[in-house]
Amino acid sequence: MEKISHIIANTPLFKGLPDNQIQELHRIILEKRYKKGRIIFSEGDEGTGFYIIADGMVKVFKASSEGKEQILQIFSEGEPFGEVAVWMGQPFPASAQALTQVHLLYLPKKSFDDLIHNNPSLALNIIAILSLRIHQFTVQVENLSLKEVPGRLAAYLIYLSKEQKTDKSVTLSISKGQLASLLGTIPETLSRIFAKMTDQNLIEVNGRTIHFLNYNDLTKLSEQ
Amino acid sequence: MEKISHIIANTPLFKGLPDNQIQELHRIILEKRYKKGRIIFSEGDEGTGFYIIADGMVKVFKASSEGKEQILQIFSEGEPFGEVAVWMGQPFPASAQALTQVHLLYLPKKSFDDLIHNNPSLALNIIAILSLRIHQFTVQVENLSLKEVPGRLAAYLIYLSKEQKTDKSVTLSISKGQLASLLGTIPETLSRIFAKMTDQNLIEVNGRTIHFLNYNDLTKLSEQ
DNA sequence: CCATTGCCTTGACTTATATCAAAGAGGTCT
DNA sequence: AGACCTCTTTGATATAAGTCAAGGCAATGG
Repeated sequence: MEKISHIIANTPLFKGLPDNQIQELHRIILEKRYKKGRIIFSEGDEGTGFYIIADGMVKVFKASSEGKEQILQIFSEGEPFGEVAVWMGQPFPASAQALTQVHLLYLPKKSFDDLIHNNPSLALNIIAILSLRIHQFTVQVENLSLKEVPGRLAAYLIYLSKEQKTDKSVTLSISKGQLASLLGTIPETLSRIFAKMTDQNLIEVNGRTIHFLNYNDLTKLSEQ
Repeated sequence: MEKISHIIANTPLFKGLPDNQIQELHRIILEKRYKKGRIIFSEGDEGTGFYIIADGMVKVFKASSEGKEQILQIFSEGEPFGEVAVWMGQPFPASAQALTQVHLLYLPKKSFDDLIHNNPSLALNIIAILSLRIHQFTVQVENLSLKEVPGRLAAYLIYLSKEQKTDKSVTLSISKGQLASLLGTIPETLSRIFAKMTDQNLIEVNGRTIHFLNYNDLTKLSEQ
């Protein structure tokens, strides 16, 4: 139980909120659990509330009529998602699906509206989160439009290496199929590019672990 | 002079601000003029202030090392740009260039910081603007990743037709070369696709005017 | 322990779009 | 009018990446 308060207090959205308000949130929040693969909400659904991940991973994605999908973001423990639509009173602009079994904290819109009226300082947290998202989107557009798939993959690996604070090897937290969708391509193509980069002695792939053999050239490739 | 106060008061960012504050802003603002083609700021520049367009058009774009560019947004009269970086104290994540001769209102970061401290209500305007941008980015990512160029062009034409409130014909406000960059392609390809869509009796192109011959099929194509 | 299932890889082929090169069209300035 | 821009179009060709089809590998469960 303490864990939940801890997650709430440490989610960027609520950081800095006084303790009694955190407890208040804890009382309001509904816990929801989804099995791997379950849809949490679909594009166009009305936003009646948003989610914070207590445990597991979720992807937010756009699907085309032909069945292809593009992952916009992947969220894991402690991160909020689905908030923008809720704040703006708009339907969700994308869909969300459980990538693993997930444990979510659900905050109904109305409760949140009450909260924000008593806490103007929350607005600054929100602005910070939105700004970060916008920055991420500019990077995603840049990658999709100006880089080829090898460049996108290299950029993603470099990003992981920074996140995991190592230039030796990284571990993917998602399947290669999901990674393909995140990078705007398909599994077959991604597989071939992993093979090519291995040929070129840039990396060595062992399941979900990727060893860097030439970090420098990988960086160059990522900047293409 | 009255025109400038009017622009300030009607820019979404400052909507609802009391009159005396608008006058205060008017005093703080610096007017800047750029010739067509001039760079207003470059990706990586420190954000010391942001801009509102009094007259003309500006594009915000990402450039690749190979010289290709992807337009993120196009702004015209009354719209603010370059704000996100300024609010967050980060360097600009993209570059801005004058598409026409432009007349800009420049608001130094410091003045804006003062303003926001006296006007917590401004935060709500900011949140609304950021949310809109995020929504636009999800659409752009979807278009780039899930649609082919004909679908993107069709979607853009439909978008224009809604903006211009007509299903008969629309007028491009930018050159076809710039449109290509906005749609994530190159002028040659765009030109060929205009030709193909003309062949298929979907549209008729006269310079920057596009007549719709089959709005229904165009809509279908845009949803691909 | 074999069978099923999900995930990943490989191969042959197709296709959308980029590249390179050149020419046409339309303004505008002198 | 002529010359000079810039923007646009057209053609020939190259290439990255998608599609379709099949096989392999590894983990899970009866």
